[in-house]
Amino acid sequence: MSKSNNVYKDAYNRGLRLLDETRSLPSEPELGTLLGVSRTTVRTILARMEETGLIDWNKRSKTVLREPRPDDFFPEEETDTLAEIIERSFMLRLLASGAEAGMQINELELAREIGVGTTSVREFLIRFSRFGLIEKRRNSHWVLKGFTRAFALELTEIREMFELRSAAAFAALPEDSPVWVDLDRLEDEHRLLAREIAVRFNEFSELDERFHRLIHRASHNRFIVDFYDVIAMIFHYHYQWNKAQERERNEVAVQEHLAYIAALKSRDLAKVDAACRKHLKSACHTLLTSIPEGSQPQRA
Amino acid sequence: MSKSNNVYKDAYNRGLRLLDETRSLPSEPELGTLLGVSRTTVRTILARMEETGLIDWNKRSKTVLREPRPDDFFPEEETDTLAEIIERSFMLRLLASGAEAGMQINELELAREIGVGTTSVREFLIRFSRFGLIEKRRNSHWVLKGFTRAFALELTEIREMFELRSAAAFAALPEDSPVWVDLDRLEDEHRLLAREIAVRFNEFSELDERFHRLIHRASHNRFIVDFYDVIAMIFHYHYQWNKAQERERNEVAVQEHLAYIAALKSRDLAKVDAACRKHLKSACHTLLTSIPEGSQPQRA
DNA sequence: ATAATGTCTTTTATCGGGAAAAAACATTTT
DNA sequence: AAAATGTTTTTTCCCGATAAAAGACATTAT
Repeated sequence: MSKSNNVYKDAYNRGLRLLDETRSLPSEPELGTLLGVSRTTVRTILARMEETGLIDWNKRSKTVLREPRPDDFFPEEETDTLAEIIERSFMLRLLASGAEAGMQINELELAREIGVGTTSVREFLIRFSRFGLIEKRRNSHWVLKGFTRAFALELTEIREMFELRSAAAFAALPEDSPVWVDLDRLEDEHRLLAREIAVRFNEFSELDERFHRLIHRASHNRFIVDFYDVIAMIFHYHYQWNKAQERERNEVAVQEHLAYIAALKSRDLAKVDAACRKHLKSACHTLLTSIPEGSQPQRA
Repeated sequence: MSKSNNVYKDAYNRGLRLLDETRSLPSEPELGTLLGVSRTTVRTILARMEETGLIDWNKRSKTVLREPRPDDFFPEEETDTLAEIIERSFMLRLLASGAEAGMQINELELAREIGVGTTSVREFLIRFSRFGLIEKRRNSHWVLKGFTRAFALELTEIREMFELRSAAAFAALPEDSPVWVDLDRLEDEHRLLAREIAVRFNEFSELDERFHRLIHRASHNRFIVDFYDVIAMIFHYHYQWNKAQERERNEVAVQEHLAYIAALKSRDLAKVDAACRKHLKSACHTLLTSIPEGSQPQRA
């Protein structure tokens, strides 16, 4: 079967949302930029839209004929990339079952279980290895290092180093830097979320990532910026996994962010340092509570 | 052709060196541990050794019949892993020709040029991406970020953070920790090298890596330890590329290492900090001199 | 002449297959 | 019975092939 057409399906679904906004669609290159795909894919999309009677397509004219119905959309699960599918399966295994540290990972078994080729699994494992949770034995299998306390502490140590430095760099940015506008906008979003925290608490995770990424970017260091991928991945699954006191935790975190933002705006380095440390400390604490006590650091 | 038998060839060559030491060889499992390969490979090796009249092999008895000759060895280039071959080709391209930042990398072209399959090139690029020199455009090509001044500075920034912290952790290690013995041994090697620097200056690079890795290990943080891979890779190619004043540079570095070692032994954190900073500063300076002035940081 | 569309080519993503190497199991030797 | 050797199975590594997607070139419309 070679390659799935998830790029097309995902772009098609997003394309459907453009239909009810205007009575006719823009040019092919424009649609390409809008959807983030090549013109080849745009044309495949348009062809199907015509086929299903959504639009009338003749060269430059692309007239919308009707509103898209729910059944016009491709099912969500068909729009995921293979990498996403594999990652989800893998993380489920890692977090759910008794994934002991030291356990060996079998490419073939994983591939069969998920129903994909070994190449994709191999590529995933290589990409995933930078998160520090698995390790390769030279021309042999992969070894699971486990989502342990030690891991969480090591991750936090680096995160603190990087974020303190980034935050300091952020606070030192000139008045006219565009980041202050971004920060203001984020502050507003935080206030809004704080007000409606009772019902919208699950929206925090996304806001959290945007906020921290903005700060890390101020470091102007690719290694710091890239390291946030590790944190984001861990917290992404952590949020999905540990739902205990989610509302309370997020409520606290939002307030910490607001204090952190205020500190940044004050440009007082001592305040920034304190606010950052405080927030990271509670983030680390939350992370630690979701790790089973049994997971102890292993010896090499 | 599928998979090359470089593991066997490399282990065979190393196995030849065991022949002149003893009149008979140990058991198969023992040989496996010694050479770091499976028993399957050991048996392939023994089979060939018998075939070429090097040993007489009958079950447990493996008697050495003659000393290995130069032509018994497999050629060096056949013992490299594909990953090594690809990395070398790629780095040569990156450092040699006008590898402009922003240039796009073509998997197919690279594979054809090196004479390997695309899968291996893809896997290499994924592994290599963590060094921060290339970047992937979602379902499209890779982009070269370039070996620029900005890269060297960002690398150095992280290196300094990590090494200062590791060095401090090192100095705080208890008297009976085995690292002090390792450090003593390294100090001896440094003194020896210092005495014969005129002829052995090219042996410094290997000693340098061992020294810094020892220090980084004291951090007990996988992200810090793993980051040294980035530094090691960069300096490995840097040493091969920039031969200007190699002797002088290494002579200075050896002395800096000795001062650094003395500081660690004194356990005086201020001294450690100063010695570490001084050494890293000159290492960074050396690295910068090998980067062409034209390579300026690019805007996204 | 610029920017779109139409068509063709190249590259990426993924699979299945096969040889090398590892690992597991069975049998023999000390 | 512990550890080696002999044999078989499984897994990893890597290639070539193919569909999806991107990109390049040619043509047409404003």
